[in-house]
Amino acid sequence: MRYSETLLPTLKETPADAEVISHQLMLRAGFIRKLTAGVYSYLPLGLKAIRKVENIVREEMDRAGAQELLLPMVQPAELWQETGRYQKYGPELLRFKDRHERESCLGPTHEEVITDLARREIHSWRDLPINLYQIQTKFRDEIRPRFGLMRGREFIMKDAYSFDVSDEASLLSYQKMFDAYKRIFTRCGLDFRAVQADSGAIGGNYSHEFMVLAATGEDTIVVCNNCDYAANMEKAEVAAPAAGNDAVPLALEKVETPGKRKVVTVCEFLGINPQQLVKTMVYRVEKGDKVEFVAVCLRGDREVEEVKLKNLLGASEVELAEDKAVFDATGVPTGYLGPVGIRIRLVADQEVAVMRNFYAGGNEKNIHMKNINCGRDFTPEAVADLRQITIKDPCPQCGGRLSLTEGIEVGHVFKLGTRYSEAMNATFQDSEGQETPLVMGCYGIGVTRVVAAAIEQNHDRDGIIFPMPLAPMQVIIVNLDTDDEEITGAVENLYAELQAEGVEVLLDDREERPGIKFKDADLLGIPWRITVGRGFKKDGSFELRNRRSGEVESLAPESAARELKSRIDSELQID
RNA sequence: CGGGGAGUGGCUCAGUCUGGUAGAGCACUGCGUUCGGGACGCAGGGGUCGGAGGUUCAAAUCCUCUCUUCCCGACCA
Repeated sequence: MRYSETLLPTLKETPADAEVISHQLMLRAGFIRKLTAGVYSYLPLGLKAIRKVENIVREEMDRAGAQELLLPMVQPAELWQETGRYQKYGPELLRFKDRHERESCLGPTHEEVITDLARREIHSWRDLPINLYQIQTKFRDEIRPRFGLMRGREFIMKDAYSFDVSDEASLLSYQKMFDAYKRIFTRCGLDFRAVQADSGAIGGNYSHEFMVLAATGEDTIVVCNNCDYAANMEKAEVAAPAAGNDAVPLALEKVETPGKRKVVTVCEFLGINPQQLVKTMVYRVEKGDKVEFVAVCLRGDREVEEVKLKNLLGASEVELAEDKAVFDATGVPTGYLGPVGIRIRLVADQEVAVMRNFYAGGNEKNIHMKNINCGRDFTPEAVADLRQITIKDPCPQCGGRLSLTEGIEVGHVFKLGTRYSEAMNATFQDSEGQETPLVMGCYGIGVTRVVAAAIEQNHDRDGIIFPMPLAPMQVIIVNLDTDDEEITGAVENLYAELQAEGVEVLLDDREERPGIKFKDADLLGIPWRITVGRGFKKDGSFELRNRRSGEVESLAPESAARELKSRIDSELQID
């Protein structure tokens, strides 16, 4: 590939509307250009990086026994109506009518389409298991596209769907995908973790997210410093607290706390610490079209984890209620709410159940209570893990120390069960002749996001530093004097030799000054740079430079191509 | 959808407060000098100042409406 003939419009300055580093660098390196909000054109070099990811994904999916197909992007509304998602999916699903006024939509995902295919074509247990995948452009009309390729509306995704005869078999398929994903992200040269994810109403540990660790990540994840435990913050279980102390329950008492409403002010006033206080938060809970208010009790220094609350209540939405709504529902002003005698549904964090003789609001203005004990003075409808985990908590798996990091979600594996197959009547005959719904799993990888994540994780002030497996080009040859026949001759030879070795090489044959060529080479992030110029004139050698380490060495022209080929091969080696 | 910015040549921005008929740097074209980390000189090309309406002798600048875009919150690969 000759630079002079390639559309590779690098930018010296950073476009003003790019915030995160991967977005800035991809624009500057001439990989992408924005067409409209969240929609990008992939220019030649950007596309090459994307293809690298696609090929790794393809190889590993095939290795895991999955089969590639390609499903339509335009989908009929009827399919989505069958599963109820046409209503449920919301405005993120881009809908439109065709010329015959038929309701249609652009596929944000393909469960419906694949299930439709399966119900038509899979009839017997002999056809199973089967795993089908595609690499395709998806469209989701995101509320707020941002960060370039990290959260576009249009993006390339690999999605796979497994079909099995039973839950146990489905779990096997899930495990296979889990393993394949680990190989994929390892091969991409990424620092990542597989984390337990919120699996919503289905429950169980049948959903994992693959997170690339990077400061710009949109999710917070909890990782154990000791074992392999990793979980999405929302999902991270807090270990059950040790049984409470055996303090003798004291008599319940009211205390006056005029004007003291916040945890800190109450504690200061009463001379206690927040660990002795229980706070009561009122949530507005939506369940379908029903709305009610539910109180949540937890220790004064803890925070509610709304996802846990949502799952516990089976709610579609939970939101902290406004002061006025709280008063209307409970008859108590915020700040004085407590578990004893509260008028609305009450749930408690597990920690509250083991606290002894604690303080809480008295459900009366300017009054708190002391010596409260769960079970004696009040009984919550449910006691569960409802709070956010903190780094002070022990690892739920091994008791080790936890830490928090930011992550970019690049993959998600999910066990679907029979949700779609039942809704769409996708069944097969088992070995007994019974008509049985297919057991499904789905597995996604954000291909374009992987490229962005790789750049987030691999860059310096000069530009991108591609890991070899994702590099759009493996070597860049810089011809420092295109007018010098000797140099150009040597460069052309090397270019031909490298290509003959199967090395992907970009030849910078532009009539530009050296500084410009070096800056562009660094910006593009190509792992190896060979410079032919002054040094070659002096002693007939090429200069080889490693983009990541900056190390420079000289190469003899006769062996340069072979030497590079073997280095590249070793960098692509998979164990 | 709520909150906060920003729209002036391909890019980064000045000019807007205090109206007077559009500017810099980079990029681009030509010539010359340069040539190992984003050179220099000279000469050029390129702008409906996001759009519509209004105020005014006069609008990038003031007023109204509107569109786009970026950032912060709820969704997700």
